[in-house]
Amino acid sequence: MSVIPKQFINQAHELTDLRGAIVLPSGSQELARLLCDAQKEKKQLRIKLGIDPTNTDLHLGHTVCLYLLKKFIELGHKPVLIIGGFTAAVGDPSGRNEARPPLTYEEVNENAKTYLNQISKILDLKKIEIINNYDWLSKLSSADMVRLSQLVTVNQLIDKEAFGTRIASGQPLYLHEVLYPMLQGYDSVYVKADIEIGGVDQTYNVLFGRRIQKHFKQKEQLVILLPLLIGLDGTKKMSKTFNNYISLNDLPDDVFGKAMSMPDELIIQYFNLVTDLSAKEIKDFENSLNAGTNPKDVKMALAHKLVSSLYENSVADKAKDDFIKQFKMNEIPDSVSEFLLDKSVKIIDLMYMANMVPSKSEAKRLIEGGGVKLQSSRINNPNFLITESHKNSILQIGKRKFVKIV
RNA sequence: GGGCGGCUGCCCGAGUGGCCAAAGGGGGCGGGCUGUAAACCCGCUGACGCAAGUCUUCGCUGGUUCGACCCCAGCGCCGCCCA
Repeated sequence: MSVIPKQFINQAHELTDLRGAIVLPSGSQELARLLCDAQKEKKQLRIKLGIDPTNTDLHLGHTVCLYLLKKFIELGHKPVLIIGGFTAAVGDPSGRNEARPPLTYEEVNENAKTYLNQISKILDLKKIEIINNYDWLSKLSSADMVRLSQLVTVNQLIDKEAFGTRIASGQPLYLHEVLYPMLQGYDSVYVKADIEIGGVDQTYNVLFGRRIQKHFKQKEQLVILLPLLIGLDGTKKMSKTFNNYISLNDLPDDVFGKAMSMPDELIIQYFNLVTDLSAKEIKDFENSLNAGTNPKDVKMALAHKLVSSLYENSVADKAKDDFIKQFKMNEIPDSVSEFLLDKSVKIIDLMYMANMVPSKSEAKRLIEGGGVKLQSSRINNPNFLITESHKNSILQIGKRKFVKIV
């Protein structure tokens, strides 16, 4: 084996090691070689990423892989985005201790549209190949399926932790769930992937692609496993169920505000995983933190970056201004949602009607707990009447919720 | 198929006839302090109602009782043991 030029070693290192990613089978030097060979042969590497459109709302945690793809695009390679039109309906059993309720193909298609829409905020869709695995997986014959199944032993499947646990605990494990890794592994063959990227929770599935490629006498893909993004609470992975996420659909001020609320320890990780800054730029931030810069200022840079990647740069500037106004100077942000007042109502009713609280009881609690202000003065009476005279006033609930009465 | 144990609010978990919307903890929310961080302190944490109070909630369905989360019966699910 020839020596790999330093340039490629560095590229591979920045792509994977700095992100905390794992490269299988044997580490980032393997990737360096692949990058080097590709350049020698003037060939674009095909980088597979499979996504299953199982819901409608993406959050930052889902973008970790997208940012890596972006880096590969910069290096001139070809991301192949596989929409799991078929596999989503099957349901990935990874990390689940119960079967996923099945989705219809119609639901999956609907979701897929919103996914692409959101993904386009981060990646230029024109630079990637987008295909739907329904197109080929739905055409496999039962003979094909049986032949593919011959690559899998039940023993191997039971080895997989999620399956083993379910079997051991007497939870139902359906046959179709077991087929999932096989189907998505076949995708790798179909798209001739050189590399597949996925979250560490996808380890089993992604490695399965190698096995199937081998069977089809294809060069086995290199596997890059990215760490899961820790959520805003600083402890659990980002997820809707833990309510520690930033949605790609969040409003600019919310993205900024939520980002500012994350623990300091997360800052660098976020730069690494969910921004497209260069390794050098990130290193500069890290050095500056170590040198004693107030983490708040670095976090602001991060928050700004996150907003600007989802919206225009000017929007991010404004989100930052709003934030500073709101929390430094204790002023009210410029852009707040409005509530149309057509007759006098009690404040708790207004809060409920404006969807700021889930129930009137909650509104009452908030008021009694001192969390509600009208034009900056605290309201203590849940029965306070909002009338015509309050038009153009700002109602504030907690630190971050505002409504303008119009 | 048999025996035993369990199923309580977002989660864990106490309760074992009225004083139970249900202890305690976690989480969450609000307030204070701050950098909307961490740490710490305080408050709140089923719904409706101005309130008195009413309604829903302790696996499900019926029953006993003036009254049940608590007693009885049947069912369902989970765990351990036996076949």
